[in-house]
Amino acid sequence: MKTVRTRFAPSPTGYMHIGNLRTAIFEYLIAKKNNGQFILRIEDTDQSRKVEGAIDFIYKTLELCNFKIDEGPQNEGKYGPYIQSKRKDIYLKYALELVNSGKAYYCFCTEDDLNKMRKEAEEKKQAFLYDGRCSKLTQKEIEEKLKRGEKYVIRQKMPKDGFTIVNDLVHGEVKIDNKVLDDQILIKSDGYPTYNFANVVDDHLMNITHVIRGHEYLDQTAKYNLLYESFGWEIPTYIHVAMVLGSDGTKLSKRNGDASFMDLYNEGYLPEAIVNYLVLLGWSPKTNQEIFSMDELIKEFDPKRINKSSSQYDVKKLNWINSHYIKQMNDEKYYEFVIPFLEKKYDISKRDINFIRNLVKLYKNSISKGIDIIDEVELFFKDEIDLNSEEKEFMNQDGIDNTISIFKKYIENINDWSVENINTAIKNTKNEANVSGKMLYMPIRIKVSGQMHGPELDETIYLLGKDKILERLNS
RNA sequence: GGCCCGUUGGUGAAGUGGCUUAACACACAUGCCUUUCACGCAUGCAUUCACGAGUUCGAAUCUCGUACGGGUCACCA
Repeated sequence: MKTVRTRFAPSPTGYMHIGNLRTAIFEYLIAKKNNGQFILRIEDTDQSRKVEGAIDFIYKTLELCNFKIDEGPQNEGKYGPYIQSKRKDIYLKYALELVNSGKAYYCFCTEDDLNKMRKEAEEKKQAFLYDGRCSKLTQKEIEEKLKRGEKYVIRQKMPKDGFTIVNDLVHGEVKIDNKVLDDQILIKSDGYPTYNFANVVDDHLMNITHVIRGHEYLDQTAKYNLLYESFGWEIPTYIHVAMVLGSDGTKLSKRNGDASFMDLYNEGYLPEAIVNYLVLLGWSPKTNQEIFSMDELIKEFDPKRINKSSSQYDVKKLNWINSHYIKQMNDEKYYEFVIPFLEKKYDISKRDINFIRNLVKLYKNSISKGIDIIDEVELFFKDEIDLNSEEKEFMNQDGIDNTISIFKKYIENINDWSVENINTAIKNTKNEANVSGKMLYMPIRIKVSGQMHGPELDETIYLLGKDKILERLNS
């Protein structure tokens, strides 16, 4: 049996949204499930869209997601190069082979010619199809034009009738009428291949067995199959996956910031959580399991269970999965994860490391992503506390001032600053002020933290420190 | 406009002709726990699978039609 090989083939734009990543995940899982290889190929046949550093960016992203790239531009295997612009000469050879066998032809039409044809089609309200006029050129005419140095492209010659069957693992058989197939360009006038042509040639040359791609390519696949047939090559298994839509049900766009993997990562979503979430978007396992390690995914993934319809990206579920992964971390790992976010806003270089450790631990169960820590710990870093109207109203009730001043007295008397002694102070306040429950804890909480909600009061007071507490009790 | 794909709750979805009075999870609501929020726990949340016909003893599941949504029709990928 043939070794399973899949490929992730992005354009080097320096940006990866969630939909692209999900495709990569599916490709990776199919390869690894079958003990196969996962290949990275850079599709940069459009020279105008190249972005510097994009390849590093792609490697970084895949590395963060813990994907092992078996072959790619930075770790070439025996099918290189893995960057299409470096393979330029290969494609022309194959295109000419097709010309010789009558499956493709030179076309000398200029952009103006084409625009004219396109306009006519538009007026007739028809889909634009190149009329194939250059396929009628005689050998002599072609040679003369070539000799004169006229610019040309090479187009694939489509059959005029019949239909082409496309087999897709999730969609089944799709019949495409050959009449709607355009004599697509294989080689552009700058000598570079088009995406569609380079794709077919490279997938064959690199022995790719499974092609996973967006369902917007489904229509094009007939042309691919015709190409494979013309060459006498084996057609790969196709899997066309539906789109990932934004939370509003519309297409993800670059403007939609949270649709980008890097943006999510920078907000403190863990790559394994993102991968876990994305694999569940458009795919479901046989069981009810929702949290998957990479090894489990490799074991469980079955491409036949990929959904046909598109799905919406839902941050809330991502939050849930991410918080699950955060809770699972051990304290050391969690600390290292959360500190960079803390440092984005607060200068903690002069703070006691144990203070920071305990502080951050207090919130381990309540943050759903790294960046949440910033707002959560604010009360420990700001000097002034502002009360909102609800809090002020609470503090205006009878007896509150009395409770506070009694509490202050006990706090002042603490010599050994410990959680235990703080609790004793609270207990003493309860007895002396003769208040309990909410009327006891809430005034203290609001006075020392400026908030009605927060983590354990004793821990909070302990971490704030005696000086800070007294300062706030006095204000 | 032609062609292609899709349509189960707010979201992800299970379901492949009778074990479905449609799983499970997120979200939401309520209750319990708790000094508060969160965590955790418990309960509730689609009389119905876009709609209409048909096939069948029986349909979310099969067929056809309609509607709606998306995709595609580049010397972009």
